[in-house]
Amino acid sequence: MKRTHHCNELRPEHAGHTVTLAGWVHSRRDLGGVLFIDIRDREGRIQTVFDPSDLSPEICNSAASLHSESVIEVVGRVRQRPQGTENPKIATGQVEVLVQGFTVLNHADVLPFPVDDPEVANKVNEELRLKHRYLDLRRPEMARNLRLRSKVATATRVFLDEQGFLEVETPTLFKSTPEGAREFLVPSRVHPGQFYALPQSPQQFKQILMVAGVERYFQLARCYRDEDLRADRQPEFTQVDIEMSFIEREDLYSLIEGLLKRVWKTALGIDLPTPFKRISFEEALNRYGIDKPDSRFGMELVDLTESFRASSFKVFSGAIQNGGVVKAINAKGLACATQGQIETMTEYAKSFGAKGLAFIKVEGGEWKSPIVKFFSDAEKAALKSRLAIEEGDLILFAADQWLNACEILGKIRLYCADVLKAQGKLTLDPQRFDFMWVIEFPLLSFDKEMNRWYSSHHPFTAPVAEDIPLLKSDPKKVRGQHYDVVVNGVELGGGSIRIHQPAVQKTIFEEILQIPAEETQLRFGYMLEAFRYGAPPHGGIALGFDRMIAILCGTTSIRDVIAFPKTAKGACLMTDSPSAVSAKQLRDLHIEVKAARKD
RNA sequence: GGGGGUGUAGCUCAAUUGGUUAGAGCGCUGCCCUGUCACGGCAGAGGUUACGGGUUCGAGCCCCGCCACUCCCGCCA
Repeated sequence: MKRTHHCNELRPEHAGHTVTLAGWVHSRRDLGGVLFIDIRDREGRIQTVFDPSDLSPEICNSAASLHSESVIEVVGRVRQRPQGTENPKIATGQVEVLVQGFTVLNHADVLPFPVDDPEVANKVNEELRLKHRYLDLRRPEMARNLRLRSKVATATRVFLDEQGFLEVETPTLFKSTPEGAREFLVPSRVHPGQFYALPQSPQQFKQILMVAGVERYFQLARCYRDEDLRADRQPEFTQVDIEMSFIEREDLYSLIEGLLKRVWKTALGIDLPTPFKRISFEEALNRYGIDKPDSRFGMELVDLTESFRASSFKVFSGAIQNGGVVKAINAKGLACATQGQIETMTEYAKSFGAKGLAFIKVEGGEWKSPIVKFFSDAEKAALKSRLAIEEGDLILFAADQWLNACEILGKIRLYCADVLKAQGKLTLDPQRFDFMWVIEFPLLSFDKEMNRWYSSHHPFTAPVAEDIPLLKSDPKKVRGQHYDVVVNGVELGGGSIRIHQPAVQKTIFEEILQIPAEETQLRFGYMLEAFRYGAPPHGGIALGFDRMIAILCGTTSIRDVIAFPKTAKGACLMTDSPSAVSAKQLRDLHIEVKAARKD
């Protein structure tokens, strides 16, 4: 059984050749006498012809009774199709294979859902697709995603190899480090009552590799986080994990720009313009209300604090007196927003602790709003010019502390864009990719409930050098050497220059983050020790590989680019995991289960 | 943990808003058909309306519970 050609290979120049093809029955057209079977493999498909005048009735009957997706092998002669019967829709449409011999390699039962019709298959319930993932993956769209993922992985490896990087594997049986995401634990049989944890990322190992003198490390690393899932979050996912020694931020920006340029060229044939634009965390919040801006459309936030500082509208002037700001966005053409849509936006505002959402609908030449009667003429004039107000606009306000006001409008801005998209008033070019670096994040954030500082990124992020003196005096002013790469409102990756001096690291752990010395020693002692023996300055980044592939494939769900993804509750519907284990397995692991068995 | 959506034939969806025997297209089965490619024609089978309760003369539809999938918030250093 040896194929001579794949199913997308034959062209008119092959006419006269005798070929052997193998693949799946894509579709069957039985005209009573002559019978056509389109045979498909991963490369494409081709029409085969069963002519009863030169085949036995047994062969014809056997072929006629095949279900879709049966696996067959066909031997036949390639010939040009008769004039007028060419099929321009498929690449092999000029030719067909006149069957001389045929073998059923495997019969297929009737399928649970169609795989040959893209229009229907696209709408099939995802639950069913996941249960029969092997069928789902046969669909051309899914096969294309898998192939593109593989090509991008290879391009990534080739590019980083060219740049002198070593691919180093790090353990997936790691130590529990309770900061950050919840971990998956793995009980140790040999050490009763002790556990490994699956890594949230290879962060600590990659830094140790820098101490080990690797200088340039990368890995397509599997990472695990036991948090609730989303369309763009799976419990296990893949990062392009990178770390380099003797670099500054600029070195990393150009490396990643080069990598993404290569990837986009390989996958889509697109030449990304570089360098990417850069925007500070503060500017991102000020203009877009979010630290991962989608800059493909406007509707930017406008600061109106000075215009309303002395307003008689107390909701605004009061917020300003409390140290807050007044900001607004102009949702162009959305004055037609329904009561329900305004309600949804108000709920967003309330979820950030706002009391309500002030708005103005500009309709029929007037400003329809419960609040506009409180505005002076000067205030109205300021609004009109600052927000470029025109007929049909919807103006939305937030008056709150700076971060809150920005985030409320950031959320609403994205919601308005979705509404405008649904109404056909906003169209985004699917070939457009707005990359940017978001930089100058605050190193620390304050947790009001716990009354202490925590790392915005992670505790190994180096402060911007000139801000180090502020660490103890004014922590919130300290900027971290952290950077995120963002495209079209998606956080594609993030990283930082790391702290490489053990003294600074110890200060961060113990004095700023208030982790007791003994605990620091237990959790990170090996790192602090490693850093005592000559740690080079270093930094790195991790790119969400699944997210990147999803963007390249034009899908919003990373499940579409992972061969065997899990559901929102972390289940694999094909293998039915997670599942119960035997009493003996539990005994070996020294584990007693208290939860009631589910089934 | 919270909120929204979905669940009706193998698949995709209807069912005049509580009213007779739950329909259609595709798929499937049988028959016919020698140039189709969404082949065509005729006939047929196929339903615990996710599941469990309740209200009602009567429930796919209303109420309560529950399960699964999905989207979002929280969470994701």
